[in-house]
Amino acid sequence: MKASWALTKRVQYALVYRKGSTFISGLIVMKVLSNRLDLSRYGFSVTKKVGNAVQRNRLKRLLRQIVGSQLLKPGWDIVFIVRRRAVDANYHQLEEAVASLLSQARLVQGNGKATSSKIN
RNA sequence: CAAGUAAACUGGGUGACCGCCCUGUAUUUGAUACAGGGAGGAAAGUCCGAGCUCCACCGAGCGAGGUGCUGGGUAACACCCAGGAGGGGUAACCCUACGGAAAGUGCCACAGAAACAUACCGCUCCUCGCGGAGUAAGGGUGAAAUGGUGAGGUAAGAGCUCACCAGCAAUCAGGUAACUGGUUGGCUGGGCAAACCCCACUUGGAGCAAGACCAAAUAGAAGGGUGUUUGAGGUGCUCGGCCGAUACCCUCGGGUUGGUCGCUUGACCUUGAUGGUAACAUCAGGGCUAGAUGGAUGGUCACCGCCCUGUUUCAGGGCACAGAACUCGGCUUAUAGGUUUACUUGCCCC
RNA sequence: GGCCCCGUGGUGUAGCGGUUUAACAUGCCACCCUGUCACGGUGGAGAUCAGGGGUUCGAAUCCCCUCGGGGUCG
Repeated sequence: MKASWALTKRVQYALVYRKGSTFISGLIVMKVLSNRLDLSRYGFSVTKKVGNAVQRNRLKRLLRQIVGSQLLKPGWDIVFIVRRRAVDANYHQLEEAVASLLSQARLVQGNGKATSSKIN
């Protein structure tokens, strides 16, 4: 279950970085690449420039919560790169940023989070 | 009441909803349901010390480190406890790499006459003077200048003599010891060992990405060097024992990027008793307290608590340092606020 | 997670086995040379020696702690 949505290997990240298309907001940079599978996978990149281990871990937990609650179209590998200003953001600001980036890239399936949360 | 010293503890709480990881049970093997558990005092820095694993193993010497007042504690330590000495503070109390400079070598810039063996200006005597002799009181240089103060003494002076203090040696007493106190003696002759070094004690090397197993995959008769009782290689070097032969080392090329164990019962936590000034030890009872693998321990909302700002109906903002990765014992560093205990000094009242 | 290395002008490096001058190259600025630029020549500025503490009469150098940067592993 877990392996279905997680990007694990460094090679996968490098492929998305090199060939993927980019969407930018003030808090997050998103890179997307088609993987030709019937599911979508995602991962997070939080560098040491962002903050100490506590702050980085908190951001990864928040993003995992947010992205897990969105209903994604299948067939894409997505990498979220956290920018330094995101340390001061709260949950709602990050949620807004992720939602707008996903809609820009047209990766959201259907309409409404009610169905998604019901399935999960 | 104010200022301070030392030690110990804590480091937001409650509820609702939605999630993550592990263990157990049941259905049964796809997963679901229920129950239980789920970050810290520093988890950090990786500065020391150990356990554990591999280097096949054992011994001796050399080399290279580490520690450094004394006694004790400990698995061990550079840690802790107690004591001594020196220094700081009115005091409570705090700090200290605190062995050896008559084993040897080296260094001590500039200034100064002189920096480890000496006399520049001086002072006194002989002497017209030049010069010679005695001396180290005073001046000056320096971080440091040949014990300090006072009295006697003298040509002038000087431990030359005496008293006290500091220091050295011997001896006596106390103490396990570091050391302290007394007596006597001769009266003394610099610093640096976090410079080399000497002395005492001590250290083999690497690290859980150690290491063991299962499964999968591919291409080694590839090239070079060394060697088979004339002995390669065997984790600093040398020697000895021992092991030892399609063996070892280097280069080039190829495959895999999965899983299981190690992985949490341990020098463990806690309560009581006993011994000890204490660190700590022993005995008896009770307890099980995180184990991830792109890496769990979270999110939203409401109320309460604390702090700040406006102002006192209330409103807004904030709530330290920081996240386990084989496991322990320490050290060091970061840390908003709060609580408790003991003690010191000052002021006021009785 | 473990184990190592480094930190000196803007940049890249030296630094005497402690005491006196922090040196060199390049870059920067000014002047000379040239009709102009470059090259060349002359002069000058520019360093909390990563930060703090200790040893010492004296520390870039010796010792300890902290900070920052980099490398490596089956």
